[in-house]
Amino acid sequence: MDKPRPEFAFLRSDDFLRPNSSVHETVSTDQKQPIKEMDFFSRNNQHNQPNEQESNRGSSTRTEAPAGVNTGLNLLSLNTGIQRSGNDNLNIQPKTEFDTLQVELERVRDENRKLRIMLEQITKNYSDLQGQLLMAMGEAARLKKDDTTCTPGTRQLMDPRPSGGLDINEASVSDEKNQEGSVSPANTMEVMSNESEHHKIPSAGKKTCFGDGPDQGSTHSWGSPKSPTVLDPSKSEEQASEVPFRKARVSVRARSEAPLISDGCQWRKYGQKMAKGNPCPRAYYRCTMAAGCPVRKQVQRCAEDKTILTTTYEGNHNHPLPPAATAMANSTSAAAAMLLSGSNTSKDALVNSAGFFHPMPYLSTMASLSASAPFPTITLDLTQGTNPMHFHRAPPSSTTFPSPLHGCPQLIGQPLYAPPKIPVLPSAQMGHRHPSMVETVTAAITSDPNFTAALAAAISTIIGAPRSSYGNTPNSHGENSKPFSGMPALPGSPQLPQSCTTFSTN
DNA sequence: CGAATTTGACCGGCGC
DNA sequence: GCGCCGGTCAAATTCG
Repeated sequence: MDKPRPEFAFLRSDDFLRPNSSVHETVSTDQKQPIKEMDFFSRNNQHNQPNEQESNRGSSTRTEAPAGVNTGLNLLSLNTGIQRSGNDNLNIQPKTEFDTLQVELERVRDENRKLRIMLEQITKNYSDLQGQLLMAMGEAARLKKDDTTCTPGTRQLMDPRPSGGLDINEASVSDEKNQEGSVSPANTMEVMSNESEHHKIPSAGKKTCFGDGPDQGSTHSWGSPKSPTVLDPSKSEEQASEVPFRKARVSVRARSEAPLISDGCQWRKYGQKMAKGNPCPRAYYRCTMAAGCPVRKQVQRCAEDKTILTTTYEGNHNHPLPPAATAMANSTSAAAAMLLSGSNTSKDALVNSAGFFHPMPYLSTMASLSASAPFPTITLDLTQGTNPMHFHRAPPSSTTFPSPLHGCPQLIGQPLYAPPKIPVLPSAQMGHRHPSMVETVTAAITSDPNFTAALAAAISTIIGAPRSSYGNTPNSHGENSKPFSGMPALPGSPQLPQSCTTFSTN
């Protein structure tokens, strides 16, 4: 099902920086080339200082960044000008093959340095946005609930630190890059997971609250974000008391002809039932990417429209996610956090969240939230097309808000990868501020799992991969016994080692 | 032959 | 208490 990932091409700095460069004559257009370039870079990290050569020549040889990608960086290009004369440092005649290679090497270094800067910027903006999202949600929740329950949950939501109780993935998210800035995606997910366990939803009923303690060790422990292997005994009691409910669900509706939407994770079917009121059977899957991963999902076609596939996720992954699985993990977890933090949910939450989301152009599809279901469930409806900010009616007991999910074409059952669609930004949708293109790109990235995967792969090559093993990373992670389409978990990427849900299509 | 899927049995929650 | 229903288990079957 998984295809080769030509999207690597999107990460080629060639594509960003010199679309029609003549360097192609000397640089292979092979898909592996970026890795090769990264290799060069990783061996030459020493030049973080500006290179006067390039600053001198930059403006004349500059090529356009991809449409509107104003990262705010000085993305000067790299010499398409291998032919430049008067090299300062390389005061050599670039006539010999060696010299040519050296010049090429220099160029590649610069290119990779800029690419890295750009990626860091994107990552940082991504983190910032994540933080803003959490802040806003936390604030909304707090305003809503400060007269009833628990600020702790809210505060925790806003607290980027890994919370004490949880964390199976603390180790895996320890990458310092994720710590800087505001809330890292990884931590975000952590906090969200944590958050989800702090809020009581009355309608969740006894099934969902407290105390599924005995279940924790059993197969019914799904939904628990804790992994038995890392559970700190000293914290267990505290954790137990902090787990008011753990079965919040995120349901995703998308049009798909395929029987199953590939979402970057590996699933194993363990059951199928005929559900009442629906002629289509409901299939039950559990995540098999890591032993004991509690995440499960249900897949069922809509009775009214069989082209609509409803995938309901439950639980938190207890293992690093492949990049392809993280984009939606972000989105759905944000939705879940919204659900949970706003628990008793209301129009206030809607208004607040909507107001907050407005500047985010990629928040286009709709979500409905229902706390009246056996489990608090948020439904992200991706079948609405791409009508941004379109609010559809929700049942009276539900509330709706723009979902972080973007209705990307992949969700419509298209097997072919298409470049991430950067949302058009009508000014009317922009709210009061004009988001930078970085945000736009970030939006596109977060809305497109494949692109995220490719980006993360590139980042990992630059940042995460040890020098000795730059390039292709053998899947040596113990927790992922099964290789994931060549996309290993990436410690340095904006991936979310733990998420509430994952969703994407391949 | 091992892994994945299928499918009927089983269990627990819930409403009547 | 009984039956319905959702969810899970596990043996049987299929698949690669």
